[in-house]
Amino acid sequence: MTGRTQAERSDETTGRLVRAARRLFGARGYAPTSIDAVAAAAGVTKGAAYHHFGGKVALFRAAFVRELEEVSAALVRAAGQEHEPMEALRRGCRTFLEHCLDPGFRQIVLLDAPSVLSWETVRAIEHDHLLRVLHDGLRVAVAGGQAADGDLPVRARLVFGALCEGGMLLARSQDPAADLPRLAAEADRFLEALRR
Amino acid sequence: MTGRTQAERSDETTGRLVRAARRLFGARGYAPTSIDAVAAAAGVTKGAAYHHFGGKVALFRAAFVRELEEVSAALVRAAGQEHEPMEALRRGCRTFLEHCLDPGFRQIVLLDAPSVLSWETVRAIEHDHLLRVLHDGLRVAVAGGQAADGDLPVRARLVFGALCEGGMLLARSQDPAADLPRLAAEADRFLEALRR
DNA sequence: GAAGTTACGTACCGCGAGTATGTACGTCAA
DNA sequence: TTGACGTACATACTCGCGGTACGTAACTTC
Repeated sequence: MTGRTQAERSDETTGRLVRAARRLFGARGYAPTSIDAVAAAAGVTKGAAYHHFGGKVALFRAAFVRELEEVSAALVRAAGQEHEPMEALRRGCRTFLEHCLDPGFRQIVLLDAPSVLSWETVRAIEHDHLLRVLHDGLRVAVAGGQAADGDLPVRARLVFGALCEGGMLLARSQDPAADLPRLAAEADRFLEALRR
Repeated sequence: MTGRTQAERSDETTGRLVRAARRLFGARGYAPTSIDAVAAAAGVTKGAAYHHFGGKVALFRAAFVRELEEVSAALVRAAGQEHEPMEALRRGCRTFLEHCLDPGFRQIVLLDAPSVLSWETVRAIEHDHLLRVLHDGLRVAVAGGQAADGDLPVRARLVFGALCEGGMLLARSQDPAADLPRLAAEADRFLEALRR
């Protein structure tokens, strides 16, 4: 494993660490997962983890950011399929709910993140990914006259909160495929409330 | 401190422990708060804590339950003031948002509980307090014809999720008194969606 | 009032986060 | 090319904290 540049070595190691962190933090949760375990799963030692990350929290944060990047990309992709603003919003919300079926995503993003990172931190990172998308969708709908005006950042947050609860609810279901439509129907009812 | 019955001693000690747990867990968060610190704040030692509670999680759970008991009592009291079902719902939601101004409540109930206790546990306890109240309110409104029918347990959860996010948002505001009406206005918009 | 139970306090163990230090590899100037 | 320097780790250690074992004092029961 020699003859590579420093940057290549770093990227390789940090990549492996973040991937391992997502797997273990996602499967067992933050507290019961030791840094040694993450490092071992990444094929390195604790020293490497502490060299690249400030500590356990920083490593978790990296995993959290990666989760959000993925889901927001999926949201943008799904919403982009629709040209009607309110349809795009519905599609985006449904995509988010489907994404909540991933246990790792739930554990890291919905359960552990608010406790491990401060709420301010979580909010800032979520804003740069999920919330920005949702907020933009709402703004387009308002500008086009499909949705009533109001405090859009607040509205986006409320919708997001409802979706998170919905996601947990959906995951707990023993037949998510069957419950998703029922859940989506209730969620749509709230989105309909925004119609003018 | 002698001449008391065993039940009195137990009640005294557990009461002091739970009060101290609410203070410390609420102020510093779950992880950075040691059991020794809680016991010391309660005027006892770790042995007493482990005698009455199974462990740190069990102690936290007791504090969590206590928080929920208080807020649900406040909700019932506030909603009871109104006789119009939808008005009672609005009043209850607003009371919950006001309750979120308490930092300890936010830290324990909104931030740490889902991570420390399993989501199943949190859901079960919340159901016995907050959710039951909300669900009953919705049922009355539906029965009276003021709200549209649907999947009420799911609907209650979605509303609760939105309220939790709203509560955090409100707490972060530097002027909560001024922002509460704006937030309540957006929340009301979602409640209006339920009107038939 | 003696035996048994409950309510603690105290001393200890083990695990895991964080740190200090050593070492191999990559980088860059002369 | 080679020596000096910086970077990317590994290894060994410390220490705080959750949990446990055990001892003791207070209460209860017969």
